[in-house]
Amino acid sequence: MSERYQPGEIEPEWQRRWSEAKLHESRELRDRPKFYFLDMFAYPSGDLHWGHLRNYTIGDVVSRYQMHRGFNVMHPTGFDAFGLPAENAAIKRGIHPREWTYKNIANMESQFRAMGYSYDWSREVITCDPAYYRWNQWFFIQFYKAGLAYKKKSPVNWCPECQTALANEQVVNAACERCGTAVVKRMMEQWYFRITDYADRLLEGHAKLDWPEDVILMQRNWIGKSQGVEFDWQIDGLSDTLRVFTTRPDTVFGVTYMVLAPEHPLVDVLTTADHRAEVETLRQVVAGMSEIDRTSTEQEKLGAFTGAYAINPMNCERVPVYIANYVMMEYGTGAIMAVPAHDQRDFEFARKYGLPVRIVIAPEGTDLNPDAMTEAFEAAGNMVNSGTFTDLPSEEGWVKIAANMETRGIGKRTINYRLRDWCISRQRYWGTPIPMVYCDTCGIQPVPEDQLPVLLPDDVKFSGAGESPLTTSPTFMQTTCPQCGGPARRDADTMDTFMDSSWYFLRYCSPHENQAAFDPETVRYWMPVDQYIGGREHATMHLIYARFFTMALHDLGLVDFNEPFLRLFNQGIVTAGGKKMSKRSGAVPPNDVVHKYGADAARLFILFMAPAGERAEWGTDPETSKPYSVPPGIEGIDRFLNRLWRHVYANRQAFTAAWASGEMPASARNLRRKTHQTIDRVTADIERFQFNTAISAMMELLNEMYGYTGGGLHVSDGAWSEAIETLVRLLSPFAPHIACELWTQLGFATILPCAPWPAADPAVAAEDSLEIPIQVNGKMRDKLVVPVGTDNATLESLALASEAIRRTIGAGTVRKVIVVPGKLVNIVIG
RNA sequence: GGGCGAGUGGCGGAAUUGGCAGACGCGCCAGACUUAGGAUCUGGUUCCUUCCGGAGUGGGGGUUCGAGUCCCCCCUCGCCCA
Repeated sequence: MSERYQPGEIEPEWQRRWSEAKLHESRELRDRPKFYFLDMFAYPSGDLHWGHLRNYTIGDVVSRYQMHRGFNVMHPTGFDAFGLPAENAAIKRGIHPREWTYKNIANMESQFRAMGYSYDWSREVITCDPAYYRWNQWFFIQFYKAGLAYKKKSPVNWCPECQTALANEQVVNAACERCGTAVVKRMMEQWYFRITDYADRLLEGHAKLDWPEDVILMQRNWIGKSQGVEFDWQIDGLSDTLRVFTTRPDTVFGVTYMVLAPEHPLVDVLTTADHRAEVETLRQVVAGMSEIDRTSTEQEKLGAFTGAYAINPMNCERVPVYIANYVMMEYGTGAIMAVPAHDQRDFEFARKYGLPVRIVIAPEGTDLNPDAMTEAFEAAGNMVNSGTFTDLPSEEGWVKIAANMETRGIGKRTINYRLRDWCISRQRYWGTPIPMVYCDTCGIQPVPEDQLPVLLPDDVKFSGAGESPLTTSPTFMQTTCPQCGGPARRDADTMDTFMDSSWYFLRYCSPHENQAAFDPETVRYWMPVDQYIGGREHATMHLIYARFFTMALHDLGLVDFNEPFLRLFNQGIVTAGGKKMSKRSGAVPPNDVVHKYGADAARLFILFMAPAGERAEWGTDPETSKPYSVPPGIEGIDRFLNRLWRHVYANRQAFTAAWASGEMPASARNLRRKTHQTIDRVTADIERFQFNTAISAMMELLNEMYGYTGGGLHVSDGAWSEAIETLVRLLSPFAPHIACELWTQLGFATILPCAPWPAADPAVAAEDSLEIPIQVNGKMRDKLVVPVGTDNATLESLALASEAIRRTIGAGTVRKVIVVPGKLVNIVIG
């Protein structure tokens, strides 16, 4: 055994041995319970940074821990390899996106391997590999055949500078994330998946999931289910009817005007000649506004009168019809009834355009004055000015008015969702080509399945402007119709990359399968994922898409479960100078820390910094004002590992695999107690994702061992042997290289990651005496050391007999003595 | 503006159920060893103090024998939705 701890020597050696033993290559073993551990795979941006490493280190501790506990663990990884940055690199530096991506993957793989993670690399999945994306195309076609994929013309986020459509996530503060130009809406033909058909199942499924409450809440809000009523209005002097959606039918008698979305198809029909110019001007202005601006409560309300009037079916009143920026074509029916007294947006609009405000809901016990109101009254109350519904509580009126509309056949109760169908099309190159063909004779045709994959062509120009880059490839665009054999053209768009991450967890089960997307048998064995770990930022995108995708596959008969991820944990973000560490804001790669202190120290440090679920501040170097390349706090971890190494080196002759029991000195008994308490603490801390306190518990045990061996050790000291063996085992999931090395140096022939997790003996862990604080009026004044199980009466009399307590009480009268068994004594004096 | 979360020493953080505030680590101070120390080991380290004690978990109030923890109001920061 080397006298010095040299991570640079032992870490590569152990990584080699694990790999040689195929230790982490999982198989479908029927005799052991399976545990599918998944962490969200990385985008190959160039380097791993500490934000990634936090996630993956947590994951590795959990995986290795479950392996020690006897589970058949699958712990795969791969790369989410399609996406915009590769294309930007191509535009900026003239490198092909594929070349850029694979170069980054090679670099990040070596960074992953240097960390000693227990990944099963034989299952690696890279989504830009045609062997993977071919199945995206296959799924797309299945969805198309099942009516789940459809094409629709709808407004998309359009960047006028880049001349391309952007996904929602590429729009930051209403501007293009690449060039900063304000994003506008533009009508385009795009492919959509019918995720809204699954809105209720996505909501109901939450009950089965052991997920953080806030993620479930975010998904609920994102789906945004609301109960409401749709009903028809006659337009004065026209035969057309106007259908509106409202969540507040109880306020229908307070309608003083109506609003259509500027894009509403009826706008052209009902605008009168003398208002056409005004309406057209507003439509131009609104077309240039982003959705975020339009729906913002801070945005000034803009409107124009169409000249038309509509008839309120409840009271036959004639109200003016406006168009306004704050009504969206995509929400409800694109038309609303405006009730300024009871809706804040309507209120602001009415005040600006001088429209009347009519109170129809009165708060309990007070009257509202429509002229004096400064904001809408949106709460429930009693109905007033509402015909036969007057005096009803508004909740009751809601139901009665809805029923009235239904009986009269002019409306119906409906459920509206905030969730929109999932737009799949991207005007991008570096993604999965959409496997559809357009024939002038036969229309839209899916590519026959035996012709998949539709490969990305190489003869493409990356100009950064214009339509989809694929349109610049003649070899790609021109094809033949699978139906009639005549000339046809391909879809020029590629798929949203969230498609890739919606089923990669299925691919890991049988990554080399080439007859199908996955082998149903192995998927049945491994799925669903037992523990998933990733960032909270994926709550409403990836995690909803993947759940929808799994439900859709279930309905297609491809899998027999609905929920892909049973348990979810969100690790906190890593910040540097308060800002989230990311590629854009000065990400720190692990290389310097690993080079100087080793992977084990890097792993322990990132876990020790903060509780796993909370933000962790990496720190900035005061000299350079940049994030530390090597933070000073890692010294503590390095000292701990060195102390451990030296301790084993100095005392290794005393090790015996046979532990003493029975008679032993008090010091040995105390060490054994600490050992078994540490087992309990570390185990509980892993289970509750508190890795920072698990590490402190191990540090405490080592400190205790330093005290124990202070006077020198005898050969074959059982208590010490038990302590060191236990510590090495507990450390194994956290710092596997040093743990494996020390395990071997202690003389064990087995390979540590296969060894069972230690079990605490409650009798050994139990304290035999307790320190009981004695308070006077809630302030600690003395302490008693008593045997465990001392009864309350004894505690009380011992407390009252204490010198310090008698002095504190002085001339006061003891009013009450509270004895909490095993905890404390509180003497109340007056 | 609404929802969720957080605020504890010089710093990162600890405190299963309302029961000794500050575990563990960084930094700092002292001692030991040493030709030497940016190594190692040992001890100390919330603040104030007249050394008796007093104050103290963002601020203010409350419940309780007892509050970092529970309740109400306010301030600050983060995330999500607007």
